[in-house]
Amino acid sequence: MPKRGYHHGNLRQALVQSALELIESKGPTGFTLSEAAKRAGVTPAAVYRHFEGREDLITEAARQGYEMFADLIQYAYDNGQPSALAAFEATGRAYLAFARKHPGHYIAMFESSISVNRTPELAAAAARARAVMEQAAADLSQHIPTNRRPPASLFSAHIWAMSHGVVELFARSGPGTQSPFAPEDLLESGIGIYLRGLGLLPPDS
Amino acid sequence: MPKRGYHHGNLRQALVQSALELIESKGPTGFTLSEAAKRAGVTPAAVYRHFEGREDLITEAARQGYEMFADLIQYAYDNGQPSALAAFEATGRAYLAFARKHPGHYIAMFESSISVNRTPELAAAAARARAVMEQAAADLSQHIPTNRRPPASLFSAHIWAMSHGVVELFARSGPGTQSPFAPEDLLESGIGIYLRGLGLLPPDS
DNA sequence: TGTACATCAGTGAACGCGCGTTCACTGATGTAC
DNA sequence: TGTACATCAGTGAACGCGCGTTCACTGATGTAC
Repeated sequence: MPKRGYHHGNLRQALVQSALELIESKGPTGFTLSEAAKRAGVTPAAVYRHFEGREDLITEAARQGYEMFADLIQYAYDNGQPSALAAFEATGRAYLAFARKHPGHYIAMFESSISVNRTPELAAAAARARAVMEQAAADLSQHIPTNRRPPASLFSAHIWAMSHGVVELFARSGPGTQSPFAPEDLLESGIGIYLRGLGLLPPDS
Repeated sequence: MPKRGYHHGNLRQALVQSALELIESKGPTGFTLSEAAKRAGVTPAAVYRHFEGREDLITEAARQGYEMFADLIQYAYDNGQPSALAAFEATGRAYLAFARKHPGHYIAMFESSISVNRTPELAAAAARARAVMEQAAADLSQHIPTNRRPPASLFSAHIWAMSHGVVELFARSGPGTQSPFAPEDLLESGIGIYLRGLGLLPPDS
Protein backbone atom coordinates (compact mmCIF):
# COMPACT_ATOMS: atom_id res chain seq x y z
CA MET A 1 0.00 0.00 0.00
CA PRO A 2 1.85 3.11 -1.24
CA LYS A 3 1.73 6.17 0.93
CA ARG A 4 0.63 8.82 -1.45
CA GLY A 5 2.00 11.88 0.25
CA TYR A 6 -0.25 14.75 1.09
CA HIS A 7 -3.37 13.32 -0.50
CA HIS A 8 -4.49 9.92 0.59
CA GLY A 9 -6.49 8.90 -2.43
CA ASN A 10 -9.19 6.82 -0.81
CA LEU A 11 -9.38 8.06 2.72
CA ARG A 12 -13.09 7.58 3.15
CA GLN A 13 -12.96 3.84 2.69
CA ALA A 14 -9.67 3.56 4.57
CA LEU A 15 -11.36 5.16 7.56
CA VAL A 16 -14.22 2.70 7.38
CA GLN A 17 -11.70 -0.14 7.33
CA SER A 18 -9.83 1.23 10.35
CA ALA A 19 -13.10 1.70 12.18
CA LEU A 20 -14.09 -1.90 11.47
CA GLU A 21 -10.78 -3.22 12.78
CA LEU A 22 -11.08 -1.16 15.93
CA ILE A 23 -14.68 -2.17 16.50
CA GLU A 24 -13.73 -5.79 16.03
CA SER A 25 -10.86 -5.71 18.46
CA LYS A 26 -12.18 -3.31 21.10
CA GLY A 27 -15.91 -3.31 20.74
CA PRO A 28 -18.05 -0.33 19.75
CA THR A 29 -17.02 1.21 23.06
CA GLY A 30 -13.35 1.08 22.33
CA PHE A 31 -13.72 2.68 18.95
CA THR A 32 -12.49 6.24 18.78
CA LEU A 33 -12.45 8.54 15.83
CA SER A 34 -8.94 9.68 16.70
CA GLU A 35 -7.50 6.20 16.64
CA ALA A 36 -9.26 5.32 13.41
CA ALA A 37 -7.69 8.43 11.87
CA LYS A 38 -4.27 7.52 13.19
CA ARG A 39 -4.56 4.02 11.74
CA ALA A 40 -5.39 5.49 8.36
CA GLY A 41 -2.25 7.62 8.66
CA VAL A 42 -4.12 10.86 8.96
CA THR A 43 -4.94 13.63 11.42
CA PRO A 44 -8.26 13.33 13.31
CA ALA A 45 -9.40 16.56 11.70
CA ALA A 46 -9.13 14.99 8.25
CA VAL A 47 -12.01 12.68 9.12
CA TYR A 48 -14.36 15.64 8.93
CA ARG A 49 -13.71 15.99 5.21
CA HIS A 50 -15.55 12.68 4.73
CA PHE A 51 -17.87 12.17 7.69
CA GLU A 52 -19.95 14.37 9.90
CA GLY A 53 -18.35 12.85 12.96
CA ARG A 54 -17.85 9.72 14.97
CA GLU A 55 -21.41 8.41 14.78
CA ASP A 56 -21.57 9.00 11.07
CA LEU A 57 -18.51 6.83 10.56
CA ILE A 58 -19.99 3.95 12.56
CA THR A 59 -23.24 4.35 10.65
CA GLU A 60 -21.42 3.95 7.35
CA ALA A 61 -19.65 0.84 8.64
CA ALA A 62 -23.00 -0.65 9.65
CA ARG A 63 -24.56 0.27 6.33
CA GLN A 64 -21.84 -1.47 4.39
CA GLY A 65 -22.35 -4.44 6.69
CA TYR A 66 -26.06 -4.66 5.93
CA GLU A 67 -25.41 -4.41 2.19
CA MET A 68 -22.85 -7.18 2.33
CA PHE A 69 -25.04 -9.25 4.58
CA ALA A 70 -28.06 -8.93 2.30
CA ASP A 71 -25.94 -9.83 -0.72
CA LEU A 72 -24.46 -12.87 0.97
CA ILE A 73 -27.76 -14.15 2.25
CA GLN A 74 -29.36 -13.55 -1.12
CA TYR A 75 -26.53 -15.34 -2.88
CA ALA A 76 -26.60 -18.31 -0.53
CA TYR A 77 -30.32 -18.58 -0.93
CA ASP A 78 -30.40 -18.34 -4.72
CA ASN A 79 -27.60 -20.77 -5.03
CA GLY A 80 -29.31 -23.44 -2.99
CA GLN A 81 -31.95 -23.88 -5.63
CA PRO A 82 -33.81 -26.00 -6.58
CA SER A 83 -34.54 -27.37 -3.11
CA ALA A 84 -36.15 -24.80 -0.84
CA LEU A 85 -34.87 -26.70 2.16
CA ALA A 86 -31.28 -26.82 0.94
CA ALA A 87 -31.49 -23.13 0.12
CA PHE A 88 -32.69 -22.36 3.60
CA GLU A 89 -29.93 -24.32 5.25
CA ALA A 90 -27.35 -22.58 3.09
CA THR A 91 -28.85 -19.32 4.28
CA GLY A 92 -28.33 -20.30 7.91
CA ARG A 93 -24.74 -21.23 7.25
CA ALA A 94 -24.20 -17.95 5.44
CA TYR A 95 -25.47 -16.07 8.47
CA LEU A 96 -22.90 -17.61 10.75
CA ALA A 97 -20.16 -17.31 8.16
CA PHE A 98 -20.86 -13.60 7.85
CA ALA A 99 -20.69 -13.09 11.61
CA ARG A 100 -17.41 -15.00 11.73
CA LYS A 101 -15.72 -13.43 8.76
CA HIS A 102 -16.87 -9.89 9.35
CA PRO A 103 -17.11 -9.41 13.10
CA GLY A 104 -16.53 -5.69 12.80
CA HIS A 105 -19.51 -5.30 10.51
CA TYR A 106 -21.61 -7.62 12.63
CA ILE A 107 -20.89 -5.66 15.78
CA ALA A 108 -21.50 -2.33 14.07
CA MET A 109 -24.84 -3.65 12.85
CA PHE A 110 -26.13 -5.37 15.95
CA GLU A 111 -24.15 -4.32 18.97
CA SER A 112 -23.40 -0.68 18.44
CA SER A 113 -25.71 1.95 19.77
CA ILE A 114 -26.53 3.12 16.25
CA SER A 115 -30.24 3.13 15.52
CA VAL A 116 -31.22 1.49 12.29
CA ASN A 117 -33.24 4.60 11.54
CA ARG A 118 -30.35 7.00 11.96
CA THR A 119 -30.17 7.58 8.22
CA PRO A 120 -32.45 6.57 5.35
CA GLU A 121 -29.56 4.71 3.70
CA LEU A 122 -28.96 2.59 6.78
CA ALA A 123 -32.66 1.89 7.21
CA ALA A 124 -32.94 0.83 3.57
CA ALA A 125 -29.98 -1.53 3.79
CA ALA A 126 -31.33 -3.10 6.97
CA ALA A 127 -34.78 -3.48 5.46
CA ARG A 128 -33.34 -5.21 2.43
CA ALA A 129 -31.48 -7.70 4.64
CA ARG A 130 -34.66 -8.41 6.58
CA ALA A 131 -36.64 -8.85 3.38
CA VAL A 132 -34.22 -11.40 2.01
CA MET A 133 -34.48 -13.48 5.17
CA GLU A 134 -38.24 -13.28 5.18
CA GLN A 135 -38.42 -14.31 1.56
CA ALA A 136 -36.39 -17.42 2.30
CA ALA A 137 -38.72 -18.27 5.15
CA ALA A 138 -41.80 -17.61 3.04
CA ASP A 139 -40.62 -19.84 0.21
CA LEU A 140 -39.76 -22.67 2.53
CA SER A 141 -43.01 -22.48 4.41
CA GLN A 142 -44.87 -23.15 1.15
CA HIS A 143 -44.14 -26.77 1.97
CA ILE A 144 -46.09 -26.65 5.20
CA PRO A 145 -49.82 -27.36 5.05
CA THR A 146 -51.58 -24.01 5.25
CA ASN A 147 -53.44 -24.83 8.43
CA ARG A 148 -50.18 -25.47 10.28
CA ARG A 149 -48.13 -22.83 8.58
CA PRO A 150 -46.83 -20.02 10.79
CA PRO A 151 -46.49 -16.54 9.34
CA ALA A 152 -43.24 -16.24 7.41
CA SER A 153 -42.16 -13.32 9.56
CA LEU A 154 -42.54 -15.42 12.72
CA PHE A 155 -40.63 -18.27 11.17
CA SER A 156 -37.91 -15.91 10.04
CA ALA A 157 -37.73 -14.22 13.44
CA HIS A 158 -37.21 -17.57 15.17
CA ILE A 159 -34.35 -18.51 12.91
CA TRP A 160 -32.82 -15.10 13.19
CA ALA A 161 -33.06 -15.15 16.97
CA MET A 162 -31.40 -18.53 17.25
CA SER A 163 -28.68 -17.55 14.82
CA HIS A 164 -27.99 -14.32 16.62
CA GLY A 165 -28.03 -16.05 19.99
CA VAL A 166 -25.51 -18.62 18.83
CA VAL A 167 -23.25 -15.89 17.52
CA GLU A 168 -23.42 -13.82 20.67
CA LEU A 169 -23.19 -16.57 23.23
CA PHE A 170 -21.05 -19.21 21.61
CA ALA A 171 -19.10 -17.71 18.76
CA ARG A 172 -17.49 -15.04 20.92
CA SER A 173 -15.72 -15.05 24.22
CA GLY A 174 -18.59 -14.93 26.64
CA PRO A 175 -20.52 -16.83 29.27
CA GLY A 176 -21.01 -19.85 27.04
CA THR A 177 -17.41 -19.92 25.93
CA GLN A 178 -16.72 -23.27 27.53
CA SER A 179 -19.35 -24.93 25.35
CA PRO A 180 -18.12 -28.21 23.87
CA PHE A 181 -19.96 -27.54 20.59
CA ALA A 182 -18.76 -25.64 17.57
CA PRO A 183 -21.12 -22.75 16.81
CA GLU A 184 -21.74 -24.15 13.32
CA ASP A 185 -22.87 -27.50 14.71
CA LEU A 186 -24.93 -25.81 17.37
CA LEU A 187 -26.79 -23.70 14.85
CA GLU A 188 -27.22 -26.43 12.29
CA SER A 189 -28.59 -28.92 14.81
CA GLY A 190 -30.81 -26.28 16.37
CA ILE A 191 -32.31 -25.26 13.06
CA GLY A 192 -32.69 -28.92 12.14
CA ILE A 193 -34.72 -29.66 15.25
CA TYR A 194 -36.79 -26.53 14.67
CA LEU A 195 -37.56 -27.47 11.06
CA ARG A 196 -38.52 -30.96 12.19
CA GLY A 197 -40.94 -29.31 14.59
CA LEU A 198 -42.52 -27.58 11.62
CA GLY A 199 -42.82 -30.87 9.76
CA LEU A 200 -40.27 -29.81 7.15
CA LEU A 201 -37.87 -32.62 7.97
CA PRO A 202 -38.66 -36.29 8.59
CA PRO A 203 -39.15 -37.06 12.29
CA ASP A 204 -36.18 -39.40 12.53
CA SER A 205 -32.67 -38.77 11.35
CA MET B 1 -34.29 7.51 51.75
CA PRO B 2 -32.71 9.54 54.52
CA LYS B 3 -29.44 11.24 53.76
CA ARG B 4 -27.30 10.13 56.62
CA GLY B 5 -24.76 12.94 56.66
CA TYR B 6 -21.12 12.17 56.39
CA HIS B 7 -21.47 8.43 56.43
CA HIS B 8 -23.71 6.86 53.86
CA GLY B 9 -24.60 3.65 55.60
CA ASN B 10 -24.82 1.31 52.66
CA LEU B 11 -22.78 2.92 49.96
CA ARG B 12 -21.53 -0.30 48.42
CA GLN B 13 -24.97 -1.49 47.42
CA ALA B 14 -26.12 2.02 46.52
CA LEU B 15 -23.25 2.21 44.03
CA VAL B 16 -24.25 -1.10 42.49
CA GLN B 17 -27.78 0.23 42.09
CA SER B 18 -26.60 3.43 40.46
CA ALA B 19 -24.35 1.45 38.16
CA LEU B 20 -27.27 -0.76 37.13
CA GLU B 21 -29.46 2.22 36.35
CA LEU B 22 -26.73 3.81 34.27
CA ILE B 23 -25.95 0.60 32.41
CA GLU B 24 -29.63 0.16 31.70
CA SER B 25 -30.12 3.64 30.32
CA LYS B 26 -26.81 4.24 28.58
CA GLY B 27 -25.34 0.84 27.93
CA PRO B 28 -22.12 -0.51 29.38
CA THR B 29 -20.38 2.15 27.30
CA GLY B 30 -22.19 5.01 28.89
CA PHE B 31 -21.52 3.86 32.39
CA THR B 32 -18.96 5.94 34.23
CA LEU B 33 -17.70 5.52 37.73
CA SER B 34 -17.96 9.24 38.33
CA GLU B 35 -21.62 9.43 37.43
CA ALA B 36 -22.47 6.37 39.49
CA ALA B 37 -20.81 8.06 42.45
CA LYS B 38 -22.70 11.28 41.85
CA ARG B 39 -26.01 9.41 41.72
CA ALA B 40 -25.25 7.81 45.03
CA GLY B 41 -24.61 11.30 46.42
CA VAL B 42 -20.94 10.77 46.89
CA THR B 43 -17.56 11.85 45.56
CA PRO B 44 -15.94 9.64 42.90
CA ALA B 45 -13.06 8.96 45.25
CA ALA B 46 -15.42 7.39 47.79
CA VAL B 47 -16.02 4.52 45.38
CA TYR B 48 -12.50 3.30 46.06
CA ARG B 49 -13.40 2.50 49.65
CA HIS B 50 -15.67 -0.26 48.33
CA PHE B 51 -14.39 -1.27 44.91
CA GLU B 52 -11.03 -1.57 43.26
CA GLY B 53 -12.24 0.55 40.38
CA ARG B 54 -14.66 0.84 37.54
CA GLU B 55 -14.38 -2.74 36.26
CA ASP B 56 -14.73 -4.15 39.74
CA LEU B 57 -18.03 -2.34 40.15
CA ILE B 58 -19.42 -3.72 36.89
CA THR B 59 -18.21 -7.17 37.88
CA GLU B 60 -20.16 -6.99 41.12
CA ALA B 61 -23.29 -5.89 39.24
CA ALA B 62 -22.92 -8.85 36.89
CA ARG B 63 -22.32 -11.25 39.77
CA GLN B 64 -25.49 -10.15 41.52
CA GLY B 65 -27.27 -10.59 38.22
CA TYR B 66 -26.12 -14.18 37.83
CA GLU B 67 -27.12 -15.00 41.38
CA MET B 68 -30.59 -13.55 40.87
CA PHE B 69 -30.90 -15.21 37.50
CA ALA B 70 -29.95 -18.63 38.84
CA ASP B 71 -32.40 -18.25 41.71
CA LEU B 72 -35.25 -17.21 39.44
CA ILE B 73 -34.66 -19.98 36.93
CA GLN B 74 -34.36 -22.53 39.71
CA TYR B 75 -37.54 -21.28 41.32
CA ALA B 76 -39.50 -21.28 38.08
CA TYR B 77 -38.30 -24.76 37.32
CA ASP B 78 -39.22 -26.16 40.73
CA ASN B 79 -42.60 -24.52 40.49
CA GLY B 80 -43.48 -26.31 37.29
CA GLN B 81 -43.04 -29.71 38.87
CA PRO B 82 -44.14 -32.45 38.66
CA SER B 83 -44.49 -32.02 34.87
CA ALA B 84 -41.07 -31.72 33.31
CA LEU B 85 -42.58 -30.01 30.31
CA ALA B 86 -44.48 -27.41 32.30
CA ALA B 87 -41.36 -26.80 34.37
CA PHE B 88 -39.33 -26.24 31.27
CA GLU B 89 -41.77 -23.80 29.78
CA ALA B 90 -41.89 -21.86 33.02
CA THR B 91 -38.12 -21.68 32.85
CA GLY B 92 -38.25 -20.14 29.40
CA ARG B 93 -40.74 -17.53 30.54
CA ALA B 94 -38.59 -16.78 33.57
CA TYR B 95 -35.64 -16.13 31.28
CA LEU B 96 -37.46 -13.47 29.35
CA ALA B 97 -39.01 -11.99 32.47
CA PHE B 98 -35.58 -11.61 33.99
CA ALA B 99 -34.23 -9.83 30.93
CA ARG B 100 -37.22 -7.52 30.94
CA LYS B 101 -37.34 -6.72 34.62
CA HIS B 102 -33.62 -6.42 35.15
CA PRO B 103 -32.13 -5.03 31.98
CA GLY B 104 -29.20 -3.50 33.85
CA HIS B 105 -28.22 -6.87 35.24
CA TYR B 106 -28.81 -8.57 31.91
CA ILE B 107 -26.58 -6.12 30.08
CA ALA B 108 -23.87 -6.32 32.72
CA MET B 109 -23.96 -10.11 32.42
CA PHE B 110 -24.10 -10.53 28.67
CA GLU B 111 -23.22 -7.31 26.94
CA SER B 112 -20.50 -5.77 28.99
CA SER B 113 -16.91 -6.49 28.22
CA ILE B 114 -16.45 -8.21 31.58
CA SER B 115 -15.07 -11.72 31.26
CA VAL B 116 -16.92 -14.32 33.24
CA ASN B 117 -13.57 -15.42 34.58
CA ARG B 118 -12.58 -12.03 35.89
CA THR B 119 -13.12 -13.14 39.47
CA PRO B 120 -13.78 -16.56 41.02
CA GLU B 121 -17.02 -15.26 42.52
CA LEU B 122 -18.34 -14.17 39.13
CA ALA B 123 -17.29 -17.43 37.50
CA ALA B 124 -19.03 -19.41 40.25
CA ALA B 125 -22.27 -17.47 39.92
CA ALA B 126 -22.26 -17.88 36.14
CA ALA B 127 -21.53 -21.59 36.43
CA ARG B 128 -24.43 -22.04 38.80
CA ALA B 129 -26.80 -20.32 36.37
CA ARG B 130 -25.59 -22.53 33.57
CA ALA B 131 -25.95 -25.64 35.72
CA VAL B 132 -29.56 -24.84 36.55
CA MET B 133 -30.44 -24.48 32.88
CA GLU B 134 -28.67 -27.68 31.97
CA GLN B 135 -30.42 -29.56 34.73
CA ALA B 136 -33.79 -28.45 33.39
CA ALA B 137 -32.82 -29.61 29.93
CA ALA B 138 -31.48 -32.92 31.25
CA ASP B 139 -34.65 -33.67 33.20
CA LEU B 140 -36.87 -32.87 30.26
CA SER B 141 -34.86 -34.93 27.83
CA GLN B 142 -35.49 -38.00 29.95
CA HIS B 143 -38.73 -38.17 28.03
CA ILE B 144 -36.98 -38.58 24.71
CA PRO B 145 -36.03 -42.08 23.60
CA THR B 146 -32.32 -42.53 24.27
CA ASN B 147 -31.44 -43.13 20.64
CA ARG B 148 -32.91 -39.79 19.61
CA ARG B 149 -31.91 -37.85 22.69
CA PRO B 150 -29.47 -35.00 22.15
CA PRO B 151 -26.95 -34.19 24.89
CA ALA B 152 -28.56 -32.05 27.55
CA SER B 153 -25.93 -29.38 27.07
CA LEU B 154 -26.77 -29.12 23.36
CA PHE B 155 -30.46 -28.92 24.11
CA SER B 156 -29.82 -26.28 26.74
CA ALA B 157 -27.56 -24.28 24.44
CA HIS B 158 -30.24 -24.17 21.74
CA ILE B 159 -32.85 -22.85 24.11
CA TRP B 160 -30.46 -20.37 25.60
CA ALA B 161 -29.42 -19.12 22.17
CA MET B 162 -32.99 -18.61 21.03
CA SER B 163 -33.92 -16.89 24.27
CA HIS B 164 -30.93 -14.60 24.10
CA GLY B 165 -31.54 -13.85 20.45
CA VAL B 166 -35.14 -12.89 21.13
CA VAL B 167 -34.05 -10.61 23.94
CA GLU B 168 -31.36 -8.90 21.92
CA LEU B 169 -33.18 -8.53 18.65
CA PHE B 170 -36.80 -8.13 19.62
CA ALA B 171 -37.05 -7.08 23.23
CA ARG B 172 -34.84 -4.03 22.77
CA SER B 173 -34.74 -1.24 20.32
CA GLY B 174 -32.81 -2.74 17.47
CA PRO B 175 -32.97 -3.95 13.91
CA GLY B 176 -35.97 -6.17 14.60
CA THR B 177 -37.82 -3.49 16.49
CA GLN B 178 -40.57 -3.30 13.94
CA SER B 179 -41.51 -6.93 14.51
CA PRO B 180 -45.26 -7.42 14.86
CA PHE B 181 -44.77 -10.10 17.55
CA ALA B 182 -44.41 -9.67 21.27
CA PRO B 183 -41.11 -11.12 22.45
CA GLU B 184 -42.93 -13.45 24.82
CA ASP B 185 -45.04 -14.90 22.00
CA LEU B 186 -42.01 -15.14 19.77
CA LEU B 187 -40.04 -17.09 22.32
CA GLU B 188 -42.89 -19.31 23.42
CA SER B 189 -43.83 -20.28 19.88
CA GLY B 190 -40.20 -20.79 18.93
CA ILE B 191 -39.54 -23.07 21.87
CA GLY B 192 -42.79 -24.88 21.16
CA ILE B 193 -41.76 -25.67 17.60
CA TYR B 194 -38.34 -26.73 18.79
CA LEU B 195 -39.77 -29.09 21.43
CA ARG B 196 -42.10 -30.56 18.82
CA GLY B 197 -39.02 -31.23 16.72
CA LEU B 198 -37.63 -33.23 19.62
CA GLY B 199 -40.83 -35.20 19.89
CA LEU B 200 -41.65 -33.68 23.28
CA LEU B 201 -44.89 -32.15 22.08
CA PRO B 202 -47.56 -33.74 19.90
CA PRO B 203 -47.07 -32.94 16.19
CA ASP B 204 -50.28 -30.92 15.97
CA SER B 205 -51.20 -28.24 18.36
C1' DT C 1 4.15 22.34 -23.64
C1' DG C 2 3.90 25.81 -20.08
C1' DT C 3 1.83 28.96 -16.83
C1' DA C 4 -1.95 30.86 -13.63
C1' DC C 5 -5.19 29.74 -10.78
C1' DA C 6 -9.22 27.44 -8.47
C1' DT C 7 -10.23 23.57 -5.75
C1' DC C 8 -10.17 21.06 -1.81
C1' DA C 9 -7.90 17.21 1.00
C1' DG C 10 -5.19 17.12 4.84
C1' DT C 11 -2.41 19.77 8.66
C1' DG C 12 -1.42 21.06 13.27
C1' DA C 13 -2.49 23.70 17.04
C1' DA C 14 -5.92 24.62 20.13
C1' DC C 15 -10.29 24.18 22.90
C1' DG C 16 -13.08 22.49 26.69
C1' DC C 17 -14.55 18.28 28.70
C1' DG C 18 -15.16 14.41 31.63
C1' DC C 19 -12.84 10.56 32.68
C1' DG C 20 -10.36 7.19 36.29
C1' DT C 21 -7.38 7.45 39.84
C1' DT C 22 -4.22 9.35 43.80
C1' DC C 23 -3.54 11.69 47.92
C1' DA C 24 -3.40 13.97 52.28
C1' DC C 25 -7.13 15.31 54.86
C1' DT C 26 -11.34 15.48 57.99
C1' DG C 27 -15.06 14.32 60.57
C1' DA C 28 -18.42 10.77 62.27
C1' DT C 29 -18.74 6.49 64.76
C1' DG C 30 -18.02 3.27 68.23
C1' DT C 31 -15.23 1.15 71.76
C1' DA C 32 -12.10 0.99 76.03
C1' DC C 33 -11.72 2.49 80.33
C1' DT D 1 -22.20 8.57 82.38
C1' DG D 2 -18.19 10.75 80.47
C1' DT D 3 -13.77 11.13 78.15
C1' DA D 4 -9.80 9.65 75.03
C1' DC D 5 -8.80 7.62 71.19
C1' DA D 6 -8.64 4.33 67.17
C1' DT D 7 -10.95 3.39 63.07
C1' DC D 8 -12.22 4.28 58.68
C1' DA D 9 -15.83 6.25 55.35
C1' DG D 10 -16.04 10.08 52.63
C1' DT D 11 -13.90 14.79 51.02
C1' DG D 12 -12.01 17.87 47.71
C1' DA D 13 -8.32 19.21 45.08
C1' DA D 14 -5.30 17.71 41.80
C1' DC D 15 -3.13 14.86 38.07
C1' DG D 16 -2.48 13.39 33.31
C1' DC D 17 -4.98 11.64 29.54
C1' DG D 18 -7.36 11.07 25.29
C1' DC D 19 -11.41 12.35 23.46
C1' DG D 20 -14.42 14.90 19.63
C1' DT D 21 -14.50 18.94 17.35
C1' DT D 22 -13.11 23.82 15.38
C1' DC D 23 -10.26 26.70 12.82
C1' DA D 24 -7.18 29.19 9.85
C1' DC D 25 -3.75 27.34 7.14
C1' DT D 26 -1.02 24.91 3.39
C1' DG D 27 0.24 22.31 -0.24
C1' DA D 28 -0.95 18.91 -3.97
C1' DT D 29 -3.86 18.29 -7.95
C1' DG D 30 -6.02 19.24 -12.11
C1' DT D 31 -8.01 22.39 -15.41
C1' DA D 32 -8.26 26.69 -18.49
C1' DC D 33 -5.91 29.09 -21.61
